[in-house]
Amino acid sequence: MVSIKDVARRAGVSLGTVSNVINRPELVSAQKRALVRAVIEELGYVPSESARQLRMGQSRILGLLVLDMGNPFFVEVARGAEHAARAAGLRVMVCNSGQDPREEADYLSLFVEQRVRGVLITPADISGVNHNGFVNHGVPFVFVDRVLPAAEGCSVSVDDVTGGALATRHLLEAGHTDIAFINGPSQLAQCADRHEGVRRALTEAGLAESAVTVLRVDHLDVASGRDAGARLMGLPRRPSAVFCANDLLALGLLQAVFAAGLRVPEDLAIVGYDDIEFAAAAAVPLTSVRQPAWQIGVTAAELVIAETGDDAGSHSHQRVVFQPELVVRRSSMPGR
Amino acid sequence: MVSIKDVARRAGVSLGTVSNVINRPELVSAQKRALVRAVIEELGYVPSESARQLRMGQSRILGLLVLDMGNPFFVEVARGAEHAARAAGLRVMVCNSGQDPREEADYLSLFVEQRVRGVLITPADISGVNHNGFVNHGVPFVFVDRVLPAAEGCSVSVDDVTGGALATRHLLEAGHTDIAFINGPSQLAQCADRHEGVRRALTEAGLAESAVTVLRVDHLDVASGRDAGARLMGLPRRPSAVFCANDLLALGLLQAVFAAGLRVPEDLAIVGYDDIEFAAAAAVPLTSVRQPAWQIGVTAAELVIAETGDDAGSHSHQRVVFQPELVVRRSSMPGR
DNA sequence: CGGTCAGGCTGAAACGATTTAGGGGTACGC
DNA sequence: GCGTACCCCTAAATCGTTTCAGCCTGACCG
Repeated sequence: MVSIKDVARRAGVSLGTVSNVINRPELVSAQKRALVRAVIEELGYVPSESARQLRMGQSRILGLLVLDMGNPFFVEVARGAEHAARAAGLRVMVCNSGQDPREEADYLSLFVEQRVRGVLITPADISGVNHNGFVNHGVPFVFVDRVLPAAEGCSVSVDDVTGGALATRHLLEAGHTDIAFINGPSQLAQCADRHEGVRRALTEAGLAESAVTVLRVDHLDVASGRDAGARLMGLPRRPSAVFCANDLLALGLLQAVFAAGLRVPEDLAIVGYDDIEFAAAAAVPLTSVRQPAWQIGVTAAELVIAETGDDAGSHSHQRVVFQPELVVRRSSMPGR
Repeated sequence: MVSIKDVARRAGVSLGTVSNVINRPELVSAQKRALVRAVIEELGYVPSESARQLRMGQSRILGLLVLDMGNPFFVEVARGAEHAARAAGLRVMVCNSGQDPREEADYLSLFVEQRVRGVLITPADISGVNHNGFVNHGVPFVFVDRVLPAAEGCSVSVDDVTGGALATRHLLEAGHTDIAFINGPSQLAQCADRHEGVRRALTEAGLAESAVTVLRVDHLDVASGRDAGARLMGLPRRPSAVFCANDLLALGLLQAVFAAGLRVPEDLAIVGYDDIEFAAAAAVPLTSVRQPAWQIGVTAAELVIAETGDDAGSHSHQRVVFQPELVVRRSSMPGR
């Protein structure tokens, strides 16, 4: 593979000059600049990023570790992050932990190996063990979709407690008294918070926490939603409404409900979370709690970029919290 | 950041010994091995991938360039590729061209800068201009979802002509004589091939090519599907069935159809393509042409890995073509 | 005409790893 | 006692960049 040395030799100039043509062309006379550029073109020279990175000490890549690439919500977050990164001349390396803390640790160490400029992470593990190693290495990071004490680092999240309360309040107001909540593992901050929101709405309404049946699933995906749906059908007393911790679960539930021959919302009202694009196109359009996914990605990337920038000295950790919004569609409409 | 030199100094051994402990531990005495490992742990040393890569001349990363990360089909392909890569000790860097040849060129040059081990690409541009640069650099590549003359390189694809024919035949057999085809830009091989399949089915049935109304969209996403749906509603003579070049279009179309107060399949039958997970959960479960997405990703990664392996000399380019499969669901069921 | 200065270029020193030639030991056989 | 073989380790070369100190040249000024 052709290196900068080959270009220099062919053009009859020194290494340094070629490098300057590439990185600081204003330092080179127009004549040599043109000559070198022509040779680069001729030889098809492409600088080696690893050599540059080795010399510079840091890469031009941001690491993004998401819980589930199969969830359009995270795809949208990734898009936002890419957008902001591009504006700063950086790239994003997207990885998928699949909610597995071991995979998470694995990818985080990959990020350190790559000496990424910064990391955006939706933590799979509330314990924070994984992220400790990180702090030691001094890699700037931002927690996405999870609040963090401001002293430790930046975070961008959505108020999931409010989100959970919004959904639950909506179902209570529609007159449902027998509600189920299909939730993921409580290790996930999102799940814990949304559950807390459910409790809060119940308390407000003067109801006991036990008024809601909680079904737990291991993964927040469509298949788990179907499973939970099947379990739901088997309950001695079937609830009249279900709040799902995300839209994938809700879509899976929807399938199970139809398979059982029930109608939505007449026999069962459903509310999801995330408002992914497919929620509106579902068998019965899904009521959902919308999160500004793209905006979350953009903000997180901007924060981590700011932390690595020239004025990093003056950087103080921030905690950005967006507000969720209830989008009511047919799946929870009363009186039909 | 702590380097191998720091570890060597602290452990009182030479650089080479530390390197050997990491890469060829059997060459080092058990005693020093333990010592060095302890120091590595103590200092939190993580090898710099860029330094290693610079020395080794190639990275341990595969580049994957997809048309649209918002399409679950490609997410599944990426998952498959990651699976196969992991088995070979490699990572996958997933990038999104968004069907834009300029973005594509940009990412391909990124791949070369990174000196990736190999590239998997779903080309956005049929002209092949972008991929030429590639061949010159000698980076092994595999075309995904697009056939390639075997002389030029490997490819993994699905027989889209057959797929298009399957869908069309299905609609014809159900008695539809007035069919529309919502297709993407013909620069995309997938779109061109599926269209060819449509033509073939028409010919078989003794119909003229003009029996099918073709609506063209620029992007294969839900929003474009909605737009095309709106256009469809405005046609002087509304067709009784629509074949969409992918499921995202079909889902968007479905929304437009409902918004117009029509029923599926009674007023309009719909067939999609890809059989993404959301197709089964759609407003009306979508009939679709299934492609083995995961398998495509696995195969493509394995091919490119084989090409870069030790026995690369004996490698001859392969062309793997999977067969699609029609999955009939309610959206195209006749007689209801 | 000598001095100063700036512009444009060169050459060499890093960056952090891998790899290889070779150097001390120790054990063994003659 | 000497040669040989083997094991474990060290030291140095190398990968492809960027950057920095310094050199040369010509222009400008006094």
